Amino acid sequence: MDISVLHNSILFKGFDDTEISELLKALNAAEKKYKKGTMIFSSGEITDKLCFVTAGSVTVESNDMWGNRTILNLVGEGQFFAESYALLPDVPMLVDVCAAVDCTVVFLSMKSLADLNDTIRARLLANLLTITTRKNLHLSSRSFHTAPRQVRGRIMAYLNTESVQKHSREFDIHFDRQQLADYLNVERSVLSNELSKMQRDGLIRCRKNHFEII
Amino acid sequence: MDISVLHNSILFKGFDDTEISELLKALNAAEKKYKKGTMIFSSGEITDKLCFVTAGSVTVESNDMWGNRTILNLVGEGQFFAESYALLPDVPMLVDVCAAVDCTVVFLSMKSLADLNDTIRARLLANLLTITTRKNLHLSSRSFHTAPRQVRGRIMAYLNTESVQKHSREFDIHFDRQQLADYLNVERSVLSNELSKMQRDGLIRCRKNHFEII
DNA sequence: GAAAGTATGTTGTAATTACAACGTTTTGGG
DNA sequence: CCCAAAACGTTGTAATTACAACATACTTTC
Repeated sequence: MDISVLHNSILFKGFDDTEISELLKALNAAEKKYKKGTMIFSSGEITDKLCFVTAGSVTVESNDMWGNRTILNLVGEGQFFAESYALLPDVPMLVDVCAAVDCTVVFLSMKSLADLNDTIRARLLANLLTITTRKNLHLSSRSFHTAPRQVRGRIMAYLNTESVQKHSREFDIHFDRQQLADYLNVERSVLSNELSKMQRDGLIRCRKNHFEII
Repeated sequence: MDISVLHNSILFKGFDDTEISELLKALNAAEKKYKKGTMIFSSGEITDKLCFVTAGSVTVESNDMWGNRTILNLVGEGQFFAESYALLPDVPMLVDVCAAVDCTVVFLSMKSLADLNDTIRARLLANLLTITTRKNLHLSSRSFHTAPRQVRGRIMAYLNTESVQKHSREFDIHFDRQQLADYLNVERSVLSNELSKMQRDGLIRCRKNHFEII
């Protein structure tokens, strides 16, 4: 098994090669290869496996009963999936996971966490906690930014957060228009239009990625 | 300090009274009372304190530069706030927290986590991880359910999840119409209307909280 | 520095949603 | 059982958004 990818992951941050090897053994690490298109998990399943993509990529998707398919996430090399389900072993998966291309996945048993010695376990849990907390903050922010019904409200919510984060009324954002539109769940053209109106109304000034709140 | 409320919290699940007392000391637990309307945290601040409401309630709110106030969360007795910020000590708060009524808050230093013995620390981290992971799943679901631009899409996304969770095409939901509308971020009347149309189109059958996917 | 490609801004129309107003059904006391 | 209150469904209109089509500006490459 190629542990170099694992070594650079946030999960094993602070662990050296020897410790990682021991951890892999203790967590019953199992490597498995999948052909493109193969289903790795399907909704309704229960798992305690934290999954790590060591090669290729997988899609997390929702396939509903009316035949609609929505890709929720593309998980590439060095990234995880199914963390939430692994850590909440009583919750059935609400999504499907498929191999986007030929890929290799390492499965780590979270049930086996209990068998680890307390020091190692605490360090691993701390890393996991950082990962989930960061994701949490991210999801909360987006939820807040997309909560207003109108485009202007969403823009203002977003810009205010950026301004607080950057400690300034003037700042650059890392989204281009299309990305910002997708993030705020609005049309790109409508977003551009509303930004223009907001400038005319004297609320903001902006040019490309640079914004100023007035 | 009244630890009975703390004792019943998810954070201290599995800990007995003695352990909780020791933990409180180790985490530099500090109790503080606030008059209604007082600001407890304001956006931009940094904190490593996990905050627990032992009496009264607080509001987590966003107050933007244009004077808009949005209440994001009402945190009552026995509940936490600022967990994410406490666990990510480099991230400045993006929200304000105010005393909704006269209240008492216990602050626990997460920086002091490192000083705990490994066994206790691992148990506490495991509890924290359960809390954040559960919240995570919840936020992800909502994000998915409100992603479709149209009302019908949101309803279908939501009903599909419920159906998978309940392992059946027929199930009850725990939202009434107004709550479901708020959750999906649509108008109640538009929701009612769309549900009717979906029944006419033969996609679902529903009556009050009971739904059937066809 | 011209050409091609990409990102952004603008506008008009069709489609969707918000909102208010009102009728109907359900629920919970008395 | 009746009444009042709450929850739910329906409808019409005003407001907003989606979408397409096109104009403009900026970037990259040769």
